[in-house]
Amino acid sequence: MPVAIKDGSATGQHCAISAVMGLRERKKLAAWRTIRSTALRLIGERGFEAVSVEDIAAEAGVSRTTFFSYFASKEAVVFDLDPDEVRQWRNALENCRTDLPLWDALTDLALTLAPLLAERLPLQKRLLEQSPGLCRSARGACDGFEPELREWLGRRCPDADDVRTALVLNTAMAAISTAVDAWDPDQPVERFLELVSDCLRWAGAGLAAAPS
Amino acid sequence: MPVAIKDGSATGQHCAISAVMGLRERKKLAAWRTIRSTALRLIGERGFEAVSVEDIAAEAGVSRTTFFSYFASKEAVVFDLDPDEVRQWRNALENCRTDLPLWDALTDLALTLAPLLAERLPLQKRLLEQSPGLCRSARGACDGFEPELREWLGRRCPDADDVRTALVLNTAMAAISTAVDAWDPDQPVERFLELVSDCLRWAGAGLAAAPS
DNA sequence: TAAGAACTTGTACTCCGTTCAGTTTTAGGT
DNA sequence: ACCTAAAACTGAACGGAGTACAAGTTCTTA
Repeated sequence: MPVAIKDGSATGQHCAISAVMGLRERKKLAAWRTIRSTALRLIGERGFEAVSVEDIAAEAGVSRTTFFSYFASKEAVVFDLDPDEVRQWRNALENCRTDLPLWDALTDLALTLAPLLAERLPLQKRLLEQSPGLCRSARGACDGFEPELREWLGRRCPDADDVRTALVLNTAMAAISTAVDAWDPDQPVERFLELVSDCLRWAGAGLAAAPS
Repeated sequence: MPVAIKDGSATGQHCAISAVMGLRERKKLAAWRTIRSTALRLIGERGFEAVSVEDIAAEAGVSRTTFFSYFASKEAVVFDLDPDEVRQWRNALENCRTDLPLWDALTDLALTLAPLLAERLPLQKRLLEQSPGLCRSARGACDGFEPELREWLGRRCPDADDVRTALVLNTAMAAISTAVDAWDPDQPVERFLELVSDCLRWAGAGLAAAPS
């Protein structure tokens, strides 16, 4: 099992793992990032539907077949998480507060991950509104992580009532989703945190006792 | 604007509108239903991905082009609502309780529409689990109706705080979704109503004050 | 019943996603 | 340093989704 180690490789940017990573994996990650950033650039310029997978592959210096060996679909290149990001999400999940009641633990988790989420939002929201075809895959940007969350939840409350547990998770996701929708990327990130916090607090307190 | 009138046409089945409908619209509706039921039959037999649009069109005695003039995509043929059903949804929306607070009105609405929803669920859930490619379009079966719901909500609370209103709607949808997931179509419909009711009540009361 | 609107059809096209056989690149033991 | 096996890349070909369009057919209405 590889261990996180600082790296000063020529690929630059982030990437904390590496020394134990071997040329093979290092190249693979580099290729992944090249393809993805090329894709985001082209799509950002021309719009999602106006860029074909071939365009992306060509511009990234790679074959169409290779593109599909890295990304399961054209949409995936927009929504898939960088391995580094995945590590961060996993970390947050593992270091999660176990002393708090479920809802508060989820809130804490959400606030921890919100800044990370906020980084992806401006681009994704821009793409979403200009390319209706993407609506389906989106659902926040955290949706891709829902399976892992669900598994974590199962580990945390193995004996809990299934329906009720699912409800807690779904409601929390709905709250976060609402905050995502409401946040304008031009506003500061603090505003986003505020929205996430508000939505989770309101939902946690109950929506029945509300104005109107 | 057409008015609902009983009909004894040869197309059989439901269909309450008609006398004021003219041959043109009547044929169109008949074609819609033929295509859709053919599609559901084939897909039910062979699975979603194993049936091509051409198969459906051929079996329904219609051209591929015509199929796409009725349904925007292959997925749409599974999830689109029959015009009759749309009328029922609209009716329920218009006759909605205005004397209750928002959350209770939504709960009432959900319980009114739940039986109608339950009719669609067995087939859709079966298709969903056997065809992973469909997950995206699904989101309950009510998702297709969300825009209208949202508009209704806007009419009802024009002055309300945007975020909070959106949160109420999203949370209610999450609760219903949870009930949909939890319900096994082998169970009686009453059980589904119970689940919807429970989920909405729990979410309405607040999830923070929960076990674990 | 004739003009015109609405609906249907076949054809041709682009693009997504998959398969596969053949080549190049890397890892690791000798 | 070299050889082999595994892994990654590539081009070609294919099937299906979805769109565009021109030509044909069927209903409406005046």
